[in-house]
Formats: sequence, C-alpha cells, structure tokens
Amino acid sequence: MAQIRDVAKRAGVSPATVSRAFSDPGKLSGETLERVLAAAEELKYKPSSLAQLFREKRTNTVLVMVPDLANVFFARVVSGIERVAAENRYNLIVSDTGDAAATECIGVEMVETYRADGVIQLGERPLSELHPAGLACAIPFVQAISADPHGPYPTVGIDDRQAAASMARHLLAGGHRQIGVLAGLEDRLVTQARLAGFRDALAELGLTLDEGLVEYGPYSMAGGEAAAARLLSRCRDLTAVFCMSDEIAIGAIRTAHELGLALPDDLSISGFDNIEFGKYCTPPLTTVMQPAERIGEKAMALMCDILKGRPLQAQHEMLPTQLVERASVVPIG
Amino acid sequence: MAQIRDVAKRAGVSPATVSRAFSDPGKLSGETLERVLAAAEELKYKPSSLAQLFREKRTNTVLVMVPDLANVFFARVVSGIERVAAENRYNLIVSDTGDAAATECIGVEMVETYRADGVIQLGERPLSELHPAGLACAIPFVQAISADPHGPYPTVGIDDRQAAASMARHLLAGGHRQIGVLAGLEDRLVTQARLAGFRDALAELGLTLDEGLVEYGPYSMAGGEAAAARLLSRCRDLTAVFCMSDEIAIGAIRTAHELGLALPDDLSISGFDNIEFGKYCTPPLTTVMQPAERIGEKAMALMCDILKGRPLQAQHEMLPTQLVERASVVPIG
DNA sequence: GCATTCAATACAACCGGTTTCATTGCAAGG
DNA sequence: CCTTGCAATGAAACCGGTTGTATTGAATGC
Repeated sequence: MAQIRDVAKRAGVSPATVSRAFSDPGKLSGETLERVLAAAEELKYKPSSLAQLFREKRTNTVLVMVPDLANVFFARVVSGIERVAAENRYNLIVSDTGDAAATECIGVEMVETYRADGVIQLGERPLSELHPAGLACAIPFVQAISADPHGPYPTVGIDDRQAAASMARHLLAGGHRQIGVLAGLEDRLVTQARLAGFRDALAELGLTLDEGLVEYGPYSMAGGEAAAARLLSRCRDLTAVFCMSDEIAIGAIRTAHELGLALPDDLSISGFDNIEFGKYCTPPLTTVMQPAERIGEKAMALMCDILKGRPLQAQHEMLPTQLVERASVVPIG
Repeated sequence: MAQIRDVAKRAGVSPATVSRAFSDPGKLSGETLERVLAAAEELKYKPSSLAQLFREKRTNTVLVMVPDLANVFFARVVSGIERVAAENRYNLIVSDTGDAAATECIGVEMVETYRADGVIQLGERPLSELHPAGLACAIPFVQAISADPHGPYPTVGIDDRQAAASMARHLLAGGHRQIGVLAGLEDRLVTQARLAGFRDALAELGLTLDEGLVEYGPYSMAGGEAAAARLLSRCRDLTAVFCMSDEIAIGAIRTAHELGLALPDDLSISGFDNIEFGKYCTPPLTTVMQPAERIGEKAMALMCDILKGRPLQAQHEMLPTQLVERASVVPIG
C-alpha cells in the first residue's frame, strides 16, 4: 500500500504538500497540484484512515447500543440511523446489548478509549445508570425510543402517554368497557407511560383502570402469547385487549385463535408500533404507528449536531404518531 | 484524560514500563507492576485505542454489509455475527447497502484505508463484482447467505437446493401436484438454487416443472402479496404454493385470505427461512428452518480464523436446515 | 536597486502508544 | 575476583499522516 511519502517522492514534493493537495488544494499552485494528484493516482494512494483519525483524535464512528437487534422495530430504527450516518460519513458500530446493563457500560468505555465519538442508545436505560461519571464526562449521548423526556441528555421518541391514550380512546369510542391490558415489562418507563395514557382516556369518561385486567410480560410475541393466556383465562368477559406492542398483540392473536375466539368479533385486539407484520396478521392489526426510521434519523441527526458543535434544535424530540385502523378492532356488539 | 506518560511519571517509571505492565505483566518485577497498576488506577488511565490500533495497523473491526437491516432474517444473522464478534473483542461496523452495488464497494475501501480488518457480506453479490482487484488484494472476506459455494472466498450458508427439494417432497408427499411457485427475484443465485431443488423433487416422481406456475418477485411481504395475486388469478386449480421466503409466504397468505380462500384446506402454502412471525401466522406457516444466528456465528468465526491466520476448517460451510411442519400445509383432499 | 510582502513549499514536531535495542545491576560460575 | 548471563528497565525510534513555522523566490513599492 502506497504511503504519503511514496507519493511525495514520485511527485518531487514533500509529504506536507501531498497532504495539502487533499485537504486544502487551493493552497497549491496548479501545476504542483496536478503533479501530486497524478502521482497519487498512479500509486493508487489512499490515506490511512487510522493515521488520520489518530492525529485528529476522532473516529468518525458512532456506537449504537441496541437491546435486541433481531427485534424488527429496533432494526428499523437502526436502519434510519444508518441512513443519516452514511450521509454524514459516519460509521456505525452496532452493539447488541442483550438488554444487559453490564454490556452497555462498554459503550461509555468505547468513547473514553477513542473508539467512538458518541453513543446512541436505543431503549431506556439512563446514562447515569450506565456510568455514574458519564454525564460529568460530557460524552456525546443520544437516547432514542422510550427515553425519559425529563432526563438531562437529548432524546428522540414519541409521546407514549398521548399515543396510548389515543388508542384507548379509540377502543372506548367503540363501546368497549371491559378492556384487558397486555403491558410489557412492569419496570419500564415506557410501560408506565403507556399505562398512564390508558388511564387518561378512561378518566375522560369518568372510569378508572381495574388493575386486575392488567397483565405484564416481555415485549415479545412469546411474551404476548403467554400473557394473553393468563389474562384470558382469568377474565372471561373482556371485549378488547390493549397490547403495548405489536409483538405482544401478535402473540395475543395466536392465543385467542387457539382458544377458539373469532377475531375480531369475539375480541378486539390493538397493538402498538406498527411493525410491518401487523398488516399481514389475521385479522390485520389496528395499531399506533411509531415512525421508527424517522426516530433513527432524528437521533443520528442530533448526534451529528452534538459532534459538530452545532446548537441542538430541540433537547427532546417528540415525533408524531398515528392511529392505524385495521380490522383487529371493531366496535362492540 | 490521563496518558501513558502521566502514569509513568506518577509511578516513577518510563512509558515503556507502563505499556509492558498491560501487555506483558510477567516482564515486570512484582513491586514495579503494583506501583504502575496503582498509578494507572488512580489516574483512571485507559490506553487510547486509536493510538494502539494505529501502531498495530489493525482496527479490530469487521464491516458487515447487509442488503436490508430491517429484514428480520438478516437482522438475526447480524445478531449472530455480533455475538461471536463480541466474544473475540471485535467491533462491528454495520452498513445497510440497500442492495446497491455502488454502496457495497465502500466495503473494500474501508479495508484499504484501514477502517476495517475484513468484510462480511450478507447476500450474494460476489466480491469480484464489488471490486475487480478485491481478490488480488487478498482482502479478508466472508460471504454468508445465499452465497455461491463454488466461489473462491469462504462462504457460510445452507444447501438451498437440498432444502428446497425437501420442502417440495413434503408437498408432493401430501398429494399436491398443481403447485405454484412464488419465487424471489429471478436473477438471484439463491432463487435458481431453490428452483433447482424444486425441480429435483419433481424429477424424482418423473414430473417436470410447469414454468407457467412460477411467479417471480421481490423477497418481501408486499412482493409476495402481489406475486400471489398474479399467480392465483392466472392459475385457479392450484392446491399448494411453494414460496421461496417466509415473507413471500406471508404476503401470499394475505392475498389468499382476501380472495376468500380457506387456508389451509383450499390452498397449502409453504415458506422458507423460519422467521419468528411464521409461527404466529394464521395458519401457522410450514417452512424450512435456516439457522440464521448460527450462520452469522459461523461467518464471524470464519472471519476470526482468517484474521488470526488460522487455517480454515472449511472453505464452504453448509449448515443443516430442517423442515418445520405447521398448519399451513396439509395433504390434499 | 534594495527592502518588503506574499505565495508556495519544505522542514520538523506532533498525536500516544509499542517495541527494539541498549544499559544497568545483581547473581552465579570459573 | 573477574566474567558471563539474565532479569528489569529506560531511551529512542517508529507507525503515517497533519500542521505550525521557517524558508525560498518572485513580485511589488519606493
């Protein structure tokens, strides 16, 4: 592999001149510039990124920490991050944390040891938990998806409470009153936020949530299937089930089918996220659209702003959601 | 951020000694080692990866080129790659190529400019097409998923032909004779391999493939939906449809439902890949299991072998597949 | 014609580690 | 007692670029 001095020698100039030929061509006389570029071309010279980055103490790389890469929703967010990263010539180091705090700490270390310029975290573990000194170190950090909008670092996400409330209103408007809730993991902020939204909608009609109708479980199809089995065996007079993710809803649909329920007539089921599969469920899933790619794009755009020292347009971006009406929810009766 | 000389000064030794304290502690006297480690601890010294990597001319980073990150199947493969990469302390730079050759060329450049040590490519574009000089440069390269097992670089995948044949036999054993084929994109090796397997199974019974029953299209749910619509409107006496991916099958199920067909009695539908959602379809999808995570793991393991100069156990890994029988395929009549 | 100025380019330091080679000191052997 | 050998450590070169400063030479001004 040709190096800068090889090019310099061939062009009869100093390495400094070659360097400037690329970084600041205006500084060179036309004739020299041409000679240098020709020499570089002939030798197929490519500057070593490693050397450049070492000099500049930047990596042009952003670490993305994903709780579960195989989760379609996260994958779409990463896809959005990817697009903006590519546009801005950043690389992405993707780390599947398996939702384990221990693994996530690595992220902070990656920045400290100059392997990444910043960290985008998907999911809700707060940076302060990741690394006590994290905030003090002023590590470029952006959190997306179910992030705490009151935290000290920039976040991108949706208004979970509002979005959940809108779906709850939709169910209530259909006349449903016995509505089960298949919540995700109880200790997640996002679960609490969506539950709060659900309560909001009930309260608007003077109703209160019957805690007995809430079943918690993992945010997965298998989790939804199991939680639905528990819920439906316990509460036999439900007319609708409010699921906190499409995957949970898909699991619930499966359980309902196995119990011999006719969907959606015997039971309405709503999801959350709008993953692609929802459209292909039987019946197609009524859900709340979360703009996954756009969340990723925004998160990476924010990261670019931070890394380039630009002022942030907003500390906490809330992207709009939308109710997607399909066939899995019908009015009562 | 503390540097090596700060630690050296504090411990009253030279930078070389500090360096050795980490890379080869046995070389130091017990007392010195202790003093150095204590000093490093106090100053919270972490060696700059950037400097280390620059010196060593390695990046400890592998580039993964994915045609579509949002595709669950690819995401699972990446997840497997991730696991092995983490075990071997490699980082992953993930690039969503959008299936465009132009983008994929970047991969070769990333290695040439010392941004990655090697490239894992998901999908079937051959390296020689990516970069004419690629092979000559001996860039560490591994291809996974629908790779050409006769190519000059290591591959990991399944025996597509065999796997497709096994599914075709399953349909034929159920008495199906009018079997439509929802193939993926016609120009893909993987499509041709699976089609060949399908023909093999037919040939075993002395049958030949009716080309009129084959419909090509993108490997996606939307693609499957559209292709199924074309196929089913053209051929009204089909008893089964052989789909070349689960996503295509899911699209086909949707179309079949919309045409008012009762599944699986009116029409058997088979998939390929065994993505998680298949289990939750209505009816649950009979498919061929591809060990996505294990393919990823193997691919990364191969890459590690290459990078560490170990001899490869096998140039072309073929991982076993398995027929997964669910309810979407039933015997005829 | 000489001093001044500016453009063009070269020189050399620098980034923060690692590693080779040299040096020191101590113990063992002749 | 002197030599040899080895363990422990330090000094300095090195990785391959970038950049501040010095230098050169030509053009301009007086």
